[in-house]
Amino acid sequence: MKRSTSATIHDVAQLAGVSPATVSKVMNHAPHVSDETRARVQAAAQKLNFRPNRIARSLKMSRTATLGLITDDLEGVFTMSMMRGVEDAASEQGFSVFLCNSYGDMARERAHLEVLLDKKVDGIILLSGYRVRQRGAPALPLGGLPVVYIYQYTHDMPVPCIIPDDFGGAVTGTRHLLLVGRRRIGVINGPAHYEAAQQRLAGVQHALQEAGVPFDHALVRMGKWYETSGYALAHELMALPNPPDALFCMSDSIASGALSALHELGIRVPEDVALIGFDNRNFAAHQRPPLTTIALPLVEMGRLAGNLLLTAISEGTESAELQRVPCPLIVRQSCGAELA
Amino acid sequence: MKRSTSATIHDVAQLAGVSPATVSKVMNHAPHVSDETRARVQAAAQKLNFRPNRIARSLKMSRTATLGLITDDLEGVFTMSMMRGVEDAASEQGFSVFLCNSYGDMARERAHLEVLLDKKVDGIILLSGYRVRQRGAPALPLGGLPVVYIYQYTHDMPVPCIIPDDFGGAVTGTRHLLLVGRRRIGVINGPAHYEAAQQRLAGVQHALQEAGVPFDHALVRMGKWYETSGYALAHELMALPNPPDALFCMSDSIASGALSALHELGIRVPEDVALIGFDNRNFAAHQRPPLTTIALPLVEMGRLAGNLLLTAISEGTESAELQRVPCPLIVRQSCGAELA
DNA sequence: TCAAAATCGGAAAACGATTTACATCAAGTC
DNA sequence: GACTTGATGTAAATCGTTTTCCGATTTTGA
Repeated sequence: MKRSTSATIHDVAQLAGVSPATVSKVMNHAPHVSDETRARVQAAAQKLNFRPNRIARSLKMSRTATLGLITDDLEGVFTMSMMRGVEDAASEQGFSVFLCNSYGDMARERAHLEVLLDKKVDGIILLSGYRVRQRGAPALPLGGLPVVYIYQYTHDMPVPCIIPDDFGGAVTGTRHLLLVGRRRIGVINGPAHYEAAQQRLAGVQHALQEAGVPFDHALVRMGKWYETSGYALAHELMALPNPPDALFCMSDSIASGALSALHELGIRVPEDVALIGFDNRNFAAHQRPPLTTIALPLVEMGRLAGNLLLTAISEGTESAELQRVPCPLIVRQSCGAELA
Repeated sequence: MKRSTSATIHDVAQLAGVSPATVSKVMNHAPHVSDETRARVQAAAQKLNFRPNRIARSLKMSRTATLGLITDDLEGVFTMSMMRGVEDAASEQGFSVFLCNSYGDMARERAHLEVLLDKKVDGIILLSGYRVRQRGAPALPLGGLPVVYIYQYTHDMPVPCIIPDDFGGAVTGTRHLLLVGRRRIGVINGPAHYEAAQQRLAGVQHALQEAGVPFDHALVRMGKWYETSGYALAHELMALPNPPDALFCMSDSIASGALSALHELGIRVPEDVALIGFDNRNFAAHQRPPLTTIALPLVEMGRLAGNLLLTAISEGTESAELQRVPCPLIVRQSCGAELA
C-alpha cells in the first residue's frame, strides 16, 4: 500500500493564499491575524487534513514533548501501575513516553540513555521494579536534563525521588489491628536487607509503642516475599506456646500463604487470628476471606513523578527532594472490622 | 543547571578541517572517503563528544526508528510480558517504542494515534490486555503505516495478528492428564463468551476424543477467571456423585482457588486429584504443590510482533496472517508427573 | 600514452516547521 | 497634513542532518 505523503504548512499556505508564516500563527493560536484570514487558513487546513509535522517542529523548537522512561524490571509486579501513572500524567499534557527496559544492566541503561539523549527527550524517569532501594547516578551524565527517580532513591545527585511511605503504611496497619482488639501481633516480613522490610517493621514497633502495647520480638519472622515463605512462617508462629492473635504480612503473597496455613490448622480468620497484608495486589480481594491490606500507592507515585518532571521541564527548576507517598488502608474482611 | 548544548556536525567538520558532508559520510560509514580523512573526522567527533541529532536526521530521512505501542489495559496481568517482548525486539534493532494507554476508549486511542502519526513513528502495535478477542480497525486511518495486532485479531483489514494457541495448549494439557492416568477430567473455565475459553474447552474435547476417552459434559463449569470462582466451582465438581480425578483449570487463579477447595475437602493433590492450570502466572510455582500449568507465550508473542513489524518497515511488505503461538506445558508437581 | 572510470571531497539544496525583522496600511492624534 | 501607533502579513533565516550533484584528482585498461 502506498504511503500517502501528507500536506505541509506550505500546501495549506498556498491553498489559503497566504504565507507559511501566517499558517504557523494560526495553528499556534498566535495573535496578529485577522479573523477572516484565520478562518480561511483553518478551512484550508481542514480540507487538506493538515497536521503539523512534530519532527520539524521539534528540530526548530528543541523541545520534543517526549519523556524517556527506563525501568530495570518491566515485568515486575509493581512496574505497570507506576507506569500507568506516569503515562497518565504525560498524556494529559500532550507528552509521549519512550519505554525502555534495562534489565538492571548498566550497559543497557547506558545504551538506552544514549538514544534517549540523541532523540532529545525533554526529561527522564528512572523507575525501579524492585522494592524501594538505593541506587547511584544514571549510567550516563545527563547534561542537565531533568530526571526523577521512582521506587528508589539516590543521594549521589540532587534529584527528586518518589517512594511509598512504608513506615507510615505499617503504622496504619498496626493501628487497625489494635483497633479491632488485637494485642499479640505477629509479623511475617520479607528479607531483612530490603529497606521496605526494615521500614515496615519499624512502623509496627512505632505503632505498638505509641499504644503502649509491648512488642514481642519472638513474634517476628524475616523470610521471602512470596507464598511459600508466608505459609511456612505462619506455621512457625502459630506453633509457638503463646501464638499471636494477629498476623501482619508484609506482602499479599505472604498473606496468601499464611492464609493457607491458617486454614490448614483450622484457625478461623478473622475470628481467631486477624490477618493483614501489604501491597493490595489484585488477588487480595479474591482470597477467603477477602484480604484487608495496605495499598502501595503506585499509580499516584507514577502520576506524581510525571507531574514533577513536567513542571521541571516547563519551569526549568528541579526540587531535589525525597517524597514518601502515603499507603492507604484497604479494609476488607480478614481483620473483622466493619466495612464502611 | 545549564543545559550544555552539544556539538553539531558542523563543529566536527570545522575541527577536522573538512565539510559537513564528509562528516556525515564518515558517521554513516559511507564509501568514498579516505582512511586518513576518516580517522581525522573520527578523532574530532570523539574529542567533541559528538552524537548526531536524531531529530534532524529523522526530518531528512523521514524514518524515526520509533514504534508506537497502544494498549487498552496497561495494568493487565499479561500486558507487561508482551510489552517486554516488543521492547526487546525493538531495541535489538535500535528502535525505541512509545507507550500509550487507551483504557479501551476509542477517543483516547484516536488521540494517541494522532500524536504517533504526527511524531512520524515507523509502525504501530495494537496490544490488547484482555483475553484474545476480536476488534475492529484502528480508531484512525493509518495511511499505509505498518501495524500489527497482539492478543486480539481483526478481519476488518489485512493485518498480522499474534495470538496464543489456546486450543493447542488445552490439547497439550489434556494429553498430559491422560498420560498420568486420569480419565475423568473436570474443566473449570472462564466466561463462555471469551474466545480463549471456547478454544480451550474445544482443545480438551479434541484430546479426549483423540484418545478415545469419553467426554462428560457434567464435568465442565463455566465461571470467572479468578480465585473465588475456582474455589466455588471446584467444590461443586467434587460434590458430584461421580467426581473427577483431575481438574483442568483454565487460569492459574482458578487453579489456586480450586486448590484451596481441595485442601479444605482433604483431597490430596496430585494423589487423589491432579490439577493443571493455564497461564503460568508467577504465583503458580509457589502453590502447594507447585502448579503444573500451560504457559502463555507472552514474551515470544511480543518479540514476534515486534520482529514482524520491523521487517514490514524495512521491507515494505505486510503479510496479513493470523499467527497462533504454541503454549508449552510447564510441569511441576500438581499432576504427579516426574520432573524431567 | 591517452581516454575512461573510479575515488575523494565540497557546495548547496532539501526536510517542514518557527521566528525575527520588516513592509504595508489604516486609524488616531495634535 | 505630518506623525505616531497598532494591526496584518511576508521574506528569509534557522534548526542539524542527509543527499545530490559536480569538479578535481587518481587509477585503470588497452
